[in-house]
Amino acid sequence: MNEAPAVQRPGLRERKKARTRAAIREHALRLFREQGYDATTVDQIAEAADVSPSTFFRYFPTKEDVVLLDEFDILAVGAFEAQSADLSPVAAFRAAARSAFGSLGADELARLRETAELTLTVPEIRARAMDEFARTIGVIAEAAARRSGRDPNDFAVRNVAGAIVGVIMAATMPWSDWAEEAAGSDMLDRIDAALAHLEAGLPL
Amino acid sequence: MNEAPAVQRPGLRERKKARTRAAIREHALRLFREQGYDATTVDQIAEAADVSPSTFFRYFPTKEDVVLLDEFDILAVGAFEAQSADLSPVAAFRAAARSAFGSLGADELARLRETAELTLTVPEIRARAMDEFARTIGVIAEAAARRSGRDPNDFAVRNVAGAIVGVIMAATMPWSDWAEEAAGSDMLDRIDAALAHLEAGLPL
DNA sequence: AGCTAATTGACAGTCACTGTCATAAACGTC
DNA sequence: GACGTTTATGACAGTGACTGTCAATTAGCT
Repeated sequence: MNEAPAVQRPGLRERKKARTRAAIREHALRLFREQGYDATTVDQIAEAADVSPSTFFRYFPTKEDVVLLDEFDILAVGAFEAQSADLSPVAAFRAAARSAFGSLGADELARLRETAELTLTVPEIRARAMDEFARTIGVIAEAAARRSGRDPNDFAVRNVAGAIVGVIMAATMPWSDWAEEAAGSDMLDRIDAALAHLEAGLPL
Repeated sequence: MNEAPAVQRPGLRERKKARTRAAIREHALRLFREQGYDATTVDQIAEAADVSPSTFFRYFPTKEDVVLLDEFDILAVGAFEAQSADLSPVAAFRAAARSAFGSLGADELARLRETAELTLTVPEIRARAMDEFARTIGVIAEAAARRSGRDPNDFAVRNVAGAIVGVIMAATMPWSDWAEEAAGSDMLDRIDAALAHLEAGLPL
C-alpha cells in the first residue's frame, strides 16, 4: 500500500480527501453550533458539505466521530516519554501535558475547546469520549511502562494511568452549578491543577 | 432485589409492573448470553418477555439500560458515610466498598458479575457505563463533602472522587491479554487492590 | 356497577448505520 | 495519448433503535 510513491508527494487524491474531510467536519461543527447536535442529521451535514450521505460514513464511522478526533493523547504521549526519568509518573505526565498544550497553535486550541465543549455537553458524545478515556489509560500505561522499564500490563502502572485519567475527568466534567464557573476558568489550567493535586497525594 | 414491598401497599398494579420489568430484564440478559448483545433485537426481547416492543421502551429508555442498573453506588455511598471520620477519603471509600460488597447476597453478586461482564465487553454499553462513572464521581464527591464538611463543589474533593473512579476503571477494564488474567482473578479483589494502591500514594 | 387514570399494543414514522453495485476520477505504465 | 488498475463516490435498499399518537384494555377507587 505504500513504498511505491516517491518520498515526498502531496498526492492529488489525498489532497482532495483531506479537503473533503475538512469540509465535512467544518460544516458539521457549524451546524451543531447553529441547530444543536441532535437536531442536525447526517443528511444535512452531507448536503452542506456537498457530498452524499454514504460518503460521510466513509470519512467518519459514526456521527459522533466528527467531534471525537482527539489525536491529542498521541502528542501528550510523545512529550511524556521525553520527560526525564527521575520524575514520578504523575509529575512527568503533568509536565508532558503542559508541553503538549503549549505547542498548539491558537486555531488548534480554539478547535480543541469547541470540540471539548460538545464532548462535555452532548451525552451521546460524552459517553463515547469516556470510552476514549479508557483507551487513553492504556496508552498512558504503555508509555509509563516504557519509561520505567516495567511491564505494560503491570497492575501498578495501569493504576497510575487510571488515576491520571480519573482526575482529568473530574477536572473537565461539567457539574451542576460548577458549569459556569468552569466556563470562566481555563480547562487546561484545571487539568494542570488536578494533576498537581494528584502528584501531592490528594490532600484534603 | 426487594423494592418497597410492604410499607403499606404492595399495590397490585405495581406488582405487575415489577414483574414485567423483571421479566424483560431476565429474558434480555438470557438472550444476550445466548446470542450476543448486537444480535439480539428489542423485538426479540419483547416477544420473549411477552410484551409489545412499545412496552419495552416504556420500561427501559434504551436497549443499553437493561444492563445498566447499577444502584450499587448508592449502597456504597451509604457505607461510605458510615466510616469513621479519621480515615482518609480513599481509605474510607475502600472500607465502604468492602462492606457494601460483603453485604450482597450470592445471587446479587452473580447478577452484578454478569452485568459487569456485559458492561466491559460491549462497546456500546461500556461507553454508557463510563458516563455513569462520571455521574458516580459526583455522587462520591457529594458524600465525601458531607463527610469532611466541605463544599461539594470543592475542587480537591472532586479530584479525589475522580482519582477513585479512575483507578476503579483501570482495575475493571479489560486489556488485550490482560482480559483472561482478569477473568481468573476476582474483580472485587482487583478493585480493593487498586484502592489500596491509591491510598498508598501510587508508588511504582 | 361506574368513573378515572394508568398501562398497553398497534401503527407509522425518523434517523443512524450497513451493504452492494455501477460510475467516474486519479494513478501508474506503455 | 491510450490502456488497465485502483480508489473515491453516489444511488439504492435494507436493518434496527427509538419516538409519537391513538384506541382499547385494566387496575384503582367510590
